[in-house]
Amino acid sequence: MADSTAVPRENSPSISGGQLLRGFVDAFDSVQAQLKSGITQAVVPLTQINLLGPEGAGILKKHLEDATNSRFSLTVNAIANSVILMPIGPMPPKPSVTAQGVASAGKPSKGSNPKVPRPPNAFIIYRKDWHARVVAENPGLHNNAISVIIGRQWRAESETVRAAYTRRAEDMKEQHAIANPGYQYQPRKPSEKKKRMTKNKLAKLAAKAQENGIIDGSIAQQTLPDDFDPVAMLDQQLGACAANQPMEVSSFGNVPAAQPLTLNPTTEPFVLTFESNTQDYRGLAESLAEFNATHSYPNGPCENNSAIGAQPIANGQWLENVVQHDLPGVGFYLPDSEYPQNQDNGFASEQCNETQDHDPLVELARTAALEWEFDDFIDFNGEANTTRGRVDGQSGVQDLNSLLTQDNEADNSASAMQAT
DNA sequence: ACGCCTTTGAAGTTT
DNA sequence: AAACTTCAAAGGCGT
Repeated sequence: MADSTAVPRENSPSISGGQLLRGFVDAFDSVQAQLKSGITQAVVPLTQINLLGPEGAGILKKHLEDATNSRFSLTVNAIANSVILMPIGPMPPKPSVTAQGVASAGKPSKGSNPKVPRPPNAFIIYRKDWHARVVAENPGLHNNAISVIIGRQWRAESETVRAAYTRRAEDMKEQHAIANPGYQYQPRKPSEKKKRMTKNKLAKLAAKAQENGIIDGSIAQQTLPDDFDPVAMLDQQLGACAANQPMEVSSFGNVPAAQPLTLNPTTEPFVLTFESNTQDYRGLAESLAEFNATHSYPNGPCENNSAIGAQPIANGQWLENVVQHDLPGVGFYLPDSEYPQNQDNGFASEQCNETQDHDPLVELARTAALEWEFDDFIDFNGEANTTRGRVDGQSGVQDLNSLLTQDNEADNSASAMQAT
């Protein structure tokens, strides 16, 4: 059952102020370095975000927004086990600082070349953002295999992430239209498309097609139309044939194991609870209530509008609604009673490293438990209230800020705070 | 030097 | 209207 009443934590959090401070500075430095290098999004490992907790992640986002004068979204990528900080909408022009950092799309001054490339679609932007990372993780991997990996990752991505990229694509299309007035996409006709096809390759294709029963020899004896294009025909038919075959991605080499965003609904049913005592999050609470109303849970619907009980059956739909830390100060937790793995010690830190055989959503639930620990930690320095799962975002923010200014004394103050 | 390959999606073309 | 085609990015490979 989804009980949201106060239950005191048995264990004290295992994070010191020094660790927290260092984690925040490291994460912020990393994000800044990534963005300065021209990448349009910054990726922070989930482990680092776990250290910061929701408030810290919110502060990280806010510092980033202040530094760049742009809004950022903060989303979880379960497959990459990372949190992605991505600008929402176009980056504002900053001529006095880094004009070169603007995306290269639509640059008009390329000599006298009139060719204007198409604006990228959402997936192309996504692929560009992820290409370097996938290459780094899979050295020597062929680009085609990289496309397969990123394509699979894109399909497993939450609707929120894909929508964010769609917005970016729309923004870039608008900028493209402004930079190229009168531009219109003019694809060549198939007959105009250049073909590089040697006799040898054509023979191989024909042999393969005939072997698969796609065409037979009689086709050559038919009266052929003037625009008959055997190469295009073979391309198309072989392509269609290949599309029906299961793709053996593992044959591409060092490809990370597939981690589809699915959970078996019959195993490990749990309730993930969300609460906020801050009025700012009423909209989120309402959306969660809507989510509650349209989904079924093993323990019945949630009666509280400010709480969500989510059964992880729908490909990360709750990931979209809950685990996305778009709002600073939002906390969520996994009650021990609903999470058997936590019952021995009441704390999920040990299990959190065992990522090999677990579904990413389950792992995220564990990190959610970790974050709640952090919330608890924050609250101890503020009001000694701590209704279970209730997060006082404001006091958390203030505490972290004071930690940041206290610098070297953070460790001392942290040990004092850890007293339960 | 430049098309092909591989992915998704937008947009134009053909049926 | 549906089906089909090109082309955006990436970079190694083949011609």
